[in-house]
Amino acid sequence: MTPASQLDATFTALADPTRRAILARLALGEASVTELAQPFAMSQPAISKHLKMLERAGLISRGRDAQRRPCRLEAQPLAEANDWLERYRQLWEANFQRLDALLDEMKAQAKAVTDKNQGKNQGE
Amino acid sequence: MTPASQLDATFTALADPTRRAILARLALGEASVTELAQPFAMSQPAISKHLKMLERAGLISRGRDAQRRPCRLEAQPLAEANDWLERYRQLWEANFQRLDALLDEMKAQAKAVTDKNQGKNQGE
DNA sequence: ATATTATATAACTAAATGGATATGTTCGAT
DNA sequence: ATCGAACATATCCATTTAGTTATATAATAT
Repeated sequence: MTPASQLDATFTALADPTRRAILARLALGEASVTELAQPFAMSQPAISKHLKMLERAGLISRGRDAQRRPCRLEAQPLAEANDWLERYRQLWEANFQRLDALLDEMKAQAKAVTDKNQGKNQGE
Repeated sequence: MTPASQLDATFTALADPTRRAILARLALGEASVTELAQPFAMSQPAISKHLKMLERAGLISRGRDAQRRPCRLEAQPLAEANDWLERYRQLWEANFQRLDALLDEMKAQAKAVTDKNQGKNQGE
């Protein structure tokens, strides 16, 4: 799987609130399909489909315990999604800082104009 | 917009490689629609649709400069997605540590059995 | 006024998603 | 051998997505 398509699959998986809840639950430890389904007002096959998507995306893997198919988190792809966001967060913050700096500059200039026109500082 | 559906929209937006590339480009600063479209082998309306999704998800906003509609990043929803992942990363890592601890324990036990059976330590 | 540039909207298509119900399959229990 | 539990698969449906081409709108340039 190409890195891009891995990210596609990971973010697609994260786009559904049911799947995010399942992942959140699995962050606490393994769970069977029935256990995972229990909180949701949704049929068991619907949950199985979500789990299949999560498995194809590599976000979970499954074992075997009698009839149970315990699911567990696979953290790697999630870490990559996290990395993607982290990598750009720096730039977004830098952008924010530039914007902040610009606003400060505009504000200072406006104030300077006011001061000049009025000959005194009336605050803001 | 509920926090969950904001995350839905954000992760849905991030699930497409074209949109991720657009966001990556915008992390460097504002850009017009044409500029954003230029790297892609895709029609202009296709890009406009991607931008519309990004805008509806609150990930970008648009200004006006003559005929241009410059797009700029809105970092807030991305920060929330980042937070979601960060929040669970801790737990995933904790899981890893538990797994490591378990493996260490099993290995130690296996070694103890070996030692007991053979009366000496042959290493591993 | 008209032509050009930049962008948006409409209408259409194919494929993917998210759900349902119905039916298989697998494995332990009786 | 059969029953029940846990889970998967099949089929169906409505909606969304991602792209297309064709056309409309908005603002500038001539």
